[in-house]
Amino acid sequence: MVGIRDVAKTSGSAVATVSRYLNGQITLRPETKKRIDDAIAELGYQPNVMARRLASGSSETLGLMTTDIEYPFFAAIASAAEAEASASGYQLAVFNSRNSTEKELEILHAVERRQIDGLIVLTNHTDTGGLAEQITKSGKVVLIDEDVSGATAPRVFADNRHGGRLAAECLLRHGHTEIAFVSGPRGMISVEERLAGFVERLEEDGVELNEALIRCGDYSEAFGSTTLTEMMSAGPRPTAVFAGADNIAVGILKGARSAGIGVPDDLSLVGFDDVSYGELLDPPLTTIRQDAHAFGREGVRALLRVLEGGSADEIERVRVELIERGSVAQL
Amino acid sequence: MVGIRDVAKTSGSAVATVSRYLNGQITLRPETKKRIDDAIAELGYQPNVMARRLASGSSETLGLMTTDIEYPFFAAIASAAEAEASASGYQLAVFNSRNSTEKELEILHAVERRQIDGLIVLTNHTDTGGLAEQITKSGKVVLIDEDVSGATAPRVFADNRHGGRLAAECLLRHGHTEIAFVSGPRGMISVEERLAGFVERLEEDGVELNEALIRCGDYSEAFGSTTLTEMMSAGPRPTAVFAGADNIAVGILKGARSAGIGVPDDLSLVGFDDVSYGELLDPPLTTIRQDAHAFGREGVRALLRVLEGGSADEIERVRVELIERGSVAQL
DNA sequence: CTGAAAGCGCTTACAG
DNA sequence: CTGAAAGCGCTTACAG
Repeated sequence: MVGIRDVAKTSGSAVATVSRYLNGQITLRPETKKRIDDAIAELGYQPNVMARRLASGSSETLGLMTTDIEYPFFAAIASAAEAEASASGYQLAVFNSRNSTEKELEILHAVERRQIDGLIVLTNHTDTGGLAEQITKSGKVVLIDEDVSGATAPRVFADNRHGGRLAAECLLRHGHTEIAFVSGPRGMISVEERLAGFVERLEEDGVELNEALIRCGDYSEAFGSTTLTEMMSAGPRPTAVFAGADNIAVGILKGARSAGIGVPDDLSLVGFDDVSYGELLDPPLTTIRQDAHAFGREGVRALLRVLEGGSADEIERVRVELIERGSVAQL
Repeated sequence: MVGIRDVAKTSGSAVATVSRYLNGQITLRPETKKRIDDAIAELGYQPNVMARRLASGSSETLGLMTTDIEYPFFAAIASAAEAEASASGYQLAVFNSRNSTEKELEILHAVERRQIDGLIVLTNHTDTGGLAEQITKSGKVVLIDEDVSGATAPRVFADNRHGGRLAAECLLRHGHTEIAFVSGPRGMISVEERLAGFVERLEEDGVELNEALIRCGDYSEAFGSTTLTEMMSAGPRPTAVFAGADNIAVGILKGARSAGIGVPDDLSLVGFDDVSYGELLDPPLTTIRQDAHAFGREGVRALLRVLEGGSADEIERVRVELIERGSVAQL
């Protein structure tokens, strides 16, 4: 193994000089620089990253925890997070929690063990048993997309309330007043805020959301599918649905297809997220776009800021917008 | 900072004992075990992973390089790779090459710098300028999905030839003989093998593939779209297309839609990959499924094997299967 | 099992 | 800039 002392020896300079030069903490005069560069080339020296990490106290690694990186929205976040981390000299390690609190706690432990410098956390449930304490204690976490209530950490959320308003506006504009809201579990910030904005905008036009048409279950295709079937067989029947996520919307689409209900002719549909395949659906899905890349990018930036001692109670909002395609029809 | 020597001191045992106990290299008698466990709990000791890594010479990290982890097929690979790595005590770092050879070489360098123990490489081009040498030199790489010719490394590929045969069989069974092949660049193993199997099966039924209907460009939606438009305006017109990837198939679908060509009524279509949204398309896409999870899982296993000194010229094939949905019609 | 210590290969004060 | 060295917190022979 050729180490930094070998470079120092053959270049005739000090270990400290070589180290500082390689880390850009010093500017050498040309001759010294050349001697060191030559020695590095001659010896084929490669700095040992692990040694640097131990000595400097940084793992040069950031973590990203999602339920499963395979989901398109999370994959897009990971891609942007990797780019941003890499631009700042960090590598990105990904962790799948499979929506298990136990696994989440285990992943959070990686911070304490110095396996990663900090962690971007994306949870998908309200029952957080101990998560909040761990997060606050570590001080090296940022929360994105969903909240862990009670935790002290910077947050990057979508502008959910505005998204709810946009969905309501679109449906109202097309003449709908009998509207269902199908979404994930009550208590999640994405559900509550979107619903609040939705109701708020509806009420501005004097439209009341029927309690029986608020269906909160979980963020899954299956839930969308079964809920649609239920809703269309028992009254009151809506003329439009606002789905809290595109995968729920897909479930609704499938359920409608098998029930012989035409979208958008018999039922209008607005989703949330704007996953990549939304425009390929039949009909192409009208939806509220969240900028997944912004979550990844801003998540990493917020994490880097808090690691440098920045404030932990920032809350940033990622903008949303209405993408009109073909799943909403005039009533 | 509480270190292992503090645990040794308060538990009244030796540093070596604590270390070996924590790493499971030793079984202690109950009293000793309890004293150490108590000390760890009392002090809130957390082993410093970076120190362990330096001393033991393993970064406990595996890398996965794709052009962009955001693509569904790669995201699925990453998910399975993370699960498999995690089960073996490794973390998974992801790297996006953006299809740049320069970036690929930089990522490969992480192995030399001991930043990662090994790397799973997924490239997407034939021009490999220097990649093969780097890979062979490192000896800590496995190639998945696509080849880097000339490199010495274990490989995990799809059974592309068989996939080509399955596609041909499906189309022949539906009476098609004027068939186009639209795929990525010539020279890529996925293209050549799929084409070879396709042609082979066609010829078994006495069907000749028209040279003018072999269109190799790149693995993109745009290429599928423009190629379809070209092909349908100039003769000879095919009655079916075998697309080398689902994203190309999506491009063909879009192109057909805007040209007023009905799929499958006017044109049958078979894809390759089976990305998650294939069944949501209109019509649902008939395709050759590659098991993305198998790539991730087997890639990690092959990497772990080669890191333990295993042979570097294994080549493993991931099975493929025909998924019949709605994009192929009887002629 | 214990105890004392070398070693992993860096970074970083420190005195010059 | 140099030189010599402590320190990061582990693992791992080694002698007992």
